[in-house]
This record gives sequence, structure tokens and C-alpha cells, in this order.
Amino acid sequence: MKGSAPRLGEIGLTNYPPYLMNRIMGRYNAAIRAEMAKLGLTTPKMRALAVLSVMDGQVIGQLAVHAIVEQSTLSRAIDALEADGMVRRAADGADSRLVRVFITQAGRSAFDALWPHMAGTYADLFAGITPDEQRAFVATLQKIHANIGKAEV
Amino acid sequence: MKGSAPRLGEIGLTNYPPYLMNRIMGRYNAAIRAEMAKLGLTTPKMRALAVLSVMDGQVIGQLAVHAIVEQSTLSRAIDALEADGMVRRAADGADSRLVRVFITQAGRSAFDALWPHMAGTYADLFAGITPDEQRAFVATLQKIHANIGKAEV
DNA sequence: TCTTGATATTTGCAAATGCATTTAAACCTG
DNA sequence: CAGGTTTAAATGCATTTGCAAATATCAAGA
Repeated sequence: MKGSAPRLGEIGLTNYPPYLMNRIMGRYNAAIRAEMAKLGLTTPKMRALAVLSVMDGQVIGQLAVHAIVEQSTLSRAIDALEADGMVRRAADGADSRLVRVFITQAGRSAFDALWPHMAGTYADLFAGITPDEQRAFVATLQKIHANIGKAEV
Repeated sequence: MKGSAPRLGEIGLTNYPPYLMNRIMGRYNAAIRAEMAKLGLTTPKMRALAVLSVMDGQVIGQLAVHAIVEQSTLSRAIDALEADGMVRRAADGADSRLVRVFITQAGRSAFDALWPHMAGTYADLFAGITPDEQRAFVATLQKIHANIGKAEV
């Protein structure tokens, strides 16, 4: 029953959260791009490693969801990571349609080398935001995240 | 000076704001993709229209920054929008290196057709977040946005 | 004014992306 | 337990992307 949404021009770009979030993430991603390049990583490869560093042995489909990468793109990113010796594929024992991906020591090392830059960029972006405010911010993000449910991508 | 950042595995993906924001924006962008396709819009084209609908007559370089699109990609997106009659290019009077972009009525109509879906997706994502919480969230986003300054992309 | 250097946009080209299709395996249902 | 359906991952292919180079214009100094 809500009325029609106010126009974007009325609220302004910088009062529309999706715009701000896209802009912030664009900056974040740009900031770590150079370091990724040094390590031979692309965004899909980096994201796969990030997720695997936390939840190893995932099935490719789920990995794509968590890494926020198209399934076919991820499949090829895994090819590249495997060629680099950073992950390995292994068929699932019970269901051989499933392919599980495991991070290797080399993969962990690469992500460990990148992580300080990610954390540093994050710290730069959130400079001047108090811990309390950050906690509230994360709490809201988590509520929004919960609204996504398990929808693909 | 700050000690080394805790590892991602220690804090968890869903406590790391950049991950949550990337995930949320991925969902947002995926949700409006179908509507964009119906209107013949790609993400760069849509973003250009969105920015122009608020700030018309911008120079291409600035438009790229606000639209969060690589310059060369935007240049081609403008080609396409121009071919569709949704924007027009005009050389700047004072400095003819500059190209200003103006949205046309057709461009406004296309964005107006898309906007309800963008606003609706936004509303879905923020369902259950109180107005107060939303205000606080936006305020934090704006602080972070201010930290970006005028850095490119 | 001519030269050197900076800035804005476009374009060439190789690489990356995503949609649609294919292949392979598991699940049902009669 | 065969046939049809669903699900997972990989792949073909056309399009898109982004880096680097080219082009065009302006600015500053000799």
C-alpha cells in the first residue's frame, strides 16, 4: 500500500543508500586492485580465496553465492587458482555431481599477504567512525543481509 | 599504531562490512537487472542515466566518478545511450576538450520507468529496519563516503 | 610564438564476463 | 529399474570490460 517512491532527484544521490554503498565498494575494490594484481589475483579469484579461507571445502555453487561471482565465472576462476596451486578440486564422495574446492597452503599464503591491505582499506574508509557506530552499522547490514535470504548471487 | 588486523577467519565473513556490502549490492544489482534489460539498459548505462537525472550536463570524467564506471566504459555507454536517443553529447563552450552529457526526455522516461523497481528493491532489502535505524545507517554511509573524498572511481 | 607538458576523451585490443547450452549424475515415478 | 526430470558444473561464444595508447585541446614557459 505504500505510495509511489519519491524520485531520485528529490532525495538526492547521496541520500540513497544503494548509491552510497556502490560508491564505497567501488572505492574499496579499486584500492585493493593493485595489491591483488601483484599477487596474480583477480576479483573473482580473491573472493574465492577469501571465502575458502573462512569456509573451506565448499561446493562450487555455494562458493559462487558466498563469493558473489557468477557460477561460470567462478568455475574459470577456480581453474586459474588450481593452475596456480592455490586451491584444489575434489569430487564429493556422496554426490559426484558436486565438486568441492579446498584452499591450499599457497592459497592461504596469498590471501594472508593480501588481507592486511583489505583490512587497511577498510580501516581507512571507516576512519572517524566510533566503535559504537560501527557496531550499529554492522548490525543493520546483517539485518539487510538476512533479508536477502539464500537467494542466488 | 594499530596492531595487525585480526584474520578474516576470526571475525567471520558476516562481520566484515565490505563483504556484507558487496553481497547486498550484488543482490540489489541482480534484482534490477531484468528490468534494466527490458529497457535496453546495462549497468553503466543505467548509472549514467541515474546520475544525469540528478545532475545533468556533466563532463564525462566527473560522470564516470559519480556513476562508478571506468572512463572508457562510460564513454562507450554514452555512445550507446546517444544511439538510443537517451542522452546527447555537447562540447563545452570554454574548453573544447570537455564533453558534457545531457539527458533527453527519452532518457528521463527510461529512468523513470526503472526507478520504481530500484526503489522497490531497496525497500525489500531494508524491510524491517526502522526509520530511525535507516537514518543512522545513512548517516554512517555518508561519513564513509566523505572519507573517499574525490578519489577516482 | 613555438615547444613541452598536462588534461579530457576516445579507441585498439586482449582478456574477462555472463548467458545459454552441454555434459554428467542423481532423483522420481510408474 | 527404465524414462523423464531436476540439479551441478563446465564450456562455447558473443559481448563487455579495462588497460594502455592515441588523439585533441589547453596551459605555461623560453
